[in-house]
Amino acid sequence: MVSEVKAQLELFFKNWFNKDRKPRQTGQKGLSIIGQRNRLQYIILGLLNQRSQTGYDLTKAFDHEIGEFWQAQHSQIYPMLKRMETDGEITHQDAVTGEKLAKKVYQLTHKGRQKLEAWISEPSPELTATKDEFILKLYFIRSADDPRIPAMIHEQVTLHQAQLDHLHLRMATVFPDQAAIDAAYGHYLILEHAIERETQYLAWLNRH
Amino acid sequence: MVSEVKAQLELFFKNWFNKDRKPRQTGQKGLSIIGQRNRLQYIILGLLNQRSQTGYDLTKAFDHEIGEFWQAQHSQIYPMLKRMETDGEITHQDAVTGEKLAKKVYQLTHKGRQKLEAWISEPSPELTATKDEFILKLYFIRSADDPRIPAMIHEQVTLHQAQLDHLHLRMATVFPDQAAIDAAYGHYLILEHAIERETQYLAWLNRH
DNA sequence: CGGAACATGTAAATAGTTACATGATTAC
DNA sequence: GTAATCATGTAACTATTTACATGTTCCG
Repeated sequence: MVSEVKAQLELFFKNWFNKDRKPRQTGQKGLSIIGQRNRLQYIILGLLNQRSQTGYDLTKAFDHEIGEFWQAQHSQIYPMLKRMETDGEITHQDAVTGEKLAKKVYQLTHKGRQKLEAWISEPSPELTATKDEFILKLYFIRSADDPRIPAMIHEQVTLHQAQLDHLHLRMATVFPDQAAIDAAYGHYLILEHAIERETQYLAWLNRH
Repeated sequence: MVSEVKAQLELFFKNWFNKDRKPRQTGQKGLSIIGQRNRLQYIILGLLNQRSQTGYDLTKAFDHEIGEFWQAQHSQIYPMLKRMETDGEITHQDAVTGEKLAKKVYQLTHKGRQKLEAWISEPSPELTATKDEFILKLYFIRSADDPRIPAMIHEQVTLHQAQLDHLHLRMATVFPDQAAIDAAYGHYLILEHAIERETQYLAWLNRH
């Protein structure tokens, strides 16, 4: 019975799942060009579409704005910017802060904007696994009355409560009124979503 | 934001946080030995602690049992098993299915079991970002009345409803009574958690 | 006898993390 | 003047994915 539904699901997703996978070039001299999905480039495109900014600014965005839903370090971002500029999706202007602190302000090209729109318009049929180390540890503790469980739960409550407090504070700060919400609706949505997710997580924790 | 909370928590978990990170060997001939966390090995230890099994069995476990919270392909698992055996954390017996289909049944060593217990007992202070491509796309659509939104939401409702149905079915199948729950409490917990997570996600989707 | 599932590996690439490195500016 | 933050990069590694590769067993 389980396998039936699983088969159903696989049928449902299969069309999307192997979607824009590039076929490996066999034979000949050229090395095979395959690829993981490289979602980072699209996220960078999306961020640059909101406003032109530097690699440093982008790095911060992965902490503040969208850190709940994607993360990247500057050591991944700078090379990616270079690559995207080579590919003609973005360009940059040199700017200077103060007397001589050089920085590069990146912006979308027409090609980049098209690529972003294409990405947004294509389906998102992937349920990415949420890598949750704590949940896995619980899973490996088979017994319901293992003496370690209370302390582990309590640690997670502290962690997620801190996170939730932080999110609430940000919501109140960034979106004090309807006008602010309308001005950055996408940001509002993901913040709301993050808050509800943490709230549910905490409720579940507190029940155990 | 995640890093802000992490900074807070580093105060609490200072001793643990950078725990078993090997210092880079500077100078001399030796190449530097650093490392990411390698959680996969712990998960394999946890799975093998439940019962001895083959790499193939482990691969399936990442689909069925714990796929919501971690994923790994067989091409990652087989080399890891080899490495863990070299490290003395697991051993294997050769077995044969039918006439000559060779397989390797892995099991924990004492060292492996100790390593597993140590991992479970140490804190889990990391809030891993949930990589959600759909949420990011919503974020990049700044306008609340972009014409693409309804179809995007509908697609996600279909996706998450299918997932939720599947989880409910698995819950009913695997845990028909309290005895079954007691026998695999950890499994019950993570299934319950996954169901609640999907339920909340769907509720949020349906509100928009 | 044919296709799905069992079973195990390697090859080749990309993705992502941690550390190394350097220098300028701002705010106290 | 000093510490935090601004700003950009590279080096070296580990993690993860996709594809290549092969053979067996079970079930209908």
